[in-house]
Amino acid sequence: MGVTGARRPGRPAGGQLVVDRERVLDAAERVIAREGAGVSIDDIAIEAGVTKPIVYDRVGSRSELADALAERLADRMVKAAGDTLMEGSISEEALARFIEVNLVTVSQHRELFLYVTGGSTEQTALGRLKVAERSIDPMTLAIRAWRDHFAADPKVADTWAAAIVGALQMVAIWWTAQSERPAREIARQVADLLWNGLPGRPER
Amino acid sequence: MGVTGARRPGRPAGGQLVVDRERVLDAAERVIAREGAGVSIDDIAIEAGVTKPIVYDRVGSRSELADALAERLADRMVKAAGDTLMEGSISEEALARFIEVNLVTVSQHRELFLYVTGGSTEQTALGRLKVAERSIDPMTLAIRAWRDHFAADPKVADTWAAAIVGALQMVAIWWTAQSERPAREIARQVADLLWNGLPGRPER
DNA sequence: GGGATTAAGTTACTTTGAGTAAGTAAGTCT
DNA sequence: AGACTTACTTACTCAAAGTAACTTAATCCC
Repeated sequence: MGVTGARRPGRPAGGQLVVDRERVLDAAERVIAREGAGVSIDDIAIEAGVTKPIVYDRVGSRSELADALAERLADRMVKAAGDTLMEGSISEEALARFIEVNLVTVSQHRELFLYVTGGSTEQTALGRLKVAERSIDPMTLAIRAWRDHFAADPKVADTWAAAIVGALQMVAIWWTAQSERPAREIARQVADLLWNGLPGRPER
Repeated sequence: MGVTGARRPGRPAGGQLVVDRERVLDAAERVIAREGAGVSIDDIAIEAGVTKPIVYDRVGSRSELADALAERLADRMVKAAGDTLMEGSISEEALARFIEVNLVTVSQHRELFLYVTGGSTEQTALGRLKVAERSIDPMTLAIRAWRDHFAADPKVADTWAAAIVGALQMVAIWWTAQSERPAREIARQVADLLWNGLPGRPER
C-alpha cells in the first residue's frame, strides 16, 4: 500500500474518488484489527492508500469515525444474532444462543470493539453511549413487544435493555481478556442469570 | 491556587514535599468534577498547585493516574454500598437498595466515572477492565458465598459478577445522560430483572 | 562554618497526533 | 482556450503527553 508519494498532489487521473466513505471505513477496520485500537488517523489514511485530509473529508473527526464504526459493528452483531431473538417466542435456550453469538462476534472484532467503546474520553457522555445505543434500541423494542405480548408492563423495557447490553459488553470484554472457557459455557451462565434471576427458579 | 510563577525553581523552603500522592489525586478529582473528563495533566498539576513533572513523579503516567482514580472510586462505591449486601441475607429489596446506592454514587461522581472508564483508548484491553475489576472481585466473592449458602453451584459467580457490574455501569451512564426518572424507580426495575429474570416470576 | 551531595521543585524541550490551510493538477463548462 | 470546480497532496498549527536540563534548599561530613 502507498507509503511514500504514491500519488502526486492534484486531482488524480480519471476524475473519480480514489476511495469513498465505505472504503475508508473498511481500511479503518482492517488496520484496527491488525494493529490494535491505538491506531492514528494517519495510520488509517495510509491503509486506505490516501492522506489524512481525505479521511476527514469522507468520515469527519475521530469521534465521528468511531461512531460510524460503532454503527457498523452493532449492525453486524444484530445481523449475526439474526433470528435467535424472534418476538413472542423467546426461550432460555434462544437467549443463550443470542448471548453466545454476541460473545463470539465481539471476540472476532475485539480491537474494533475496544476502539469504538474506548474512543471518546470526553464527548458529552453520550459518546460512550453512542456505541451501545444502536444495540439498546432494538433490544428495547424487542423487550417491549415481548412484554406486551404477555400483558406485562412494558415500561421497564428501556432500563432492561440498557442493563442487558451493559452486561453483555462487560462479559465480552472480561471473557476475551482471560478467555479460557468456551463461549457456550459463559453464554449459558449469563442466560441463566438473565432468565431465572439471581435466586434461580425453583424447579418446575 | 497558583496560576503564574507561584513558586520559583529549585527546592522550596521547608524541605517537605509540597504535595504527596494523595493530594495530587484529590486535586485530580476536584478538577475533573469541575471541568469534566477532558482535563489534561497540566490542568491537574495546576489544581494541585504544582507543575506537570511533579504529577508524573507522584502518580506516574496518565493511565496509571486513571487506574489510581478508578481504585478510589470503586472503593468509595463499595463503601457507600456498605451493608446493603450482607452475605446470606439478600432479598430483592436489599438488591434494589444496593443498586440505587450505586446509581446515586455514580451520578455524584459522574465526570470521574467517565474519566476512568473512557481513559485509555488502547492499553491491553485490561484498561477498561481495571475499573470494573475492583468492583467485580468483591461481587464475585459475595455471589459465591451466597450460592454456597444455598448449596447452589458457585461456578457461575465470576461470570455473574461481570454481568452485574456491566449492567450497573451501563445503566448508570444511560440514566445520568437522560436523568429524568428518579434513581429509586430505575433501581427497582434493574433489581426486578436481576432478581426475577426476564420472564418474571410467577406470583407466589 | 563551608563545600559536596541529595532532594524537590521549575522551565524548557521533544514528540505525537488531531485537525486545517494552502497549494497543485485533472477534469468540466462555456 | 481560459475560468471554474474537484480531488487530491504537502505543509502547517495547536494541544497534550512525557522527559531533560536546570535551580535552589536542605543535609551531611569534616
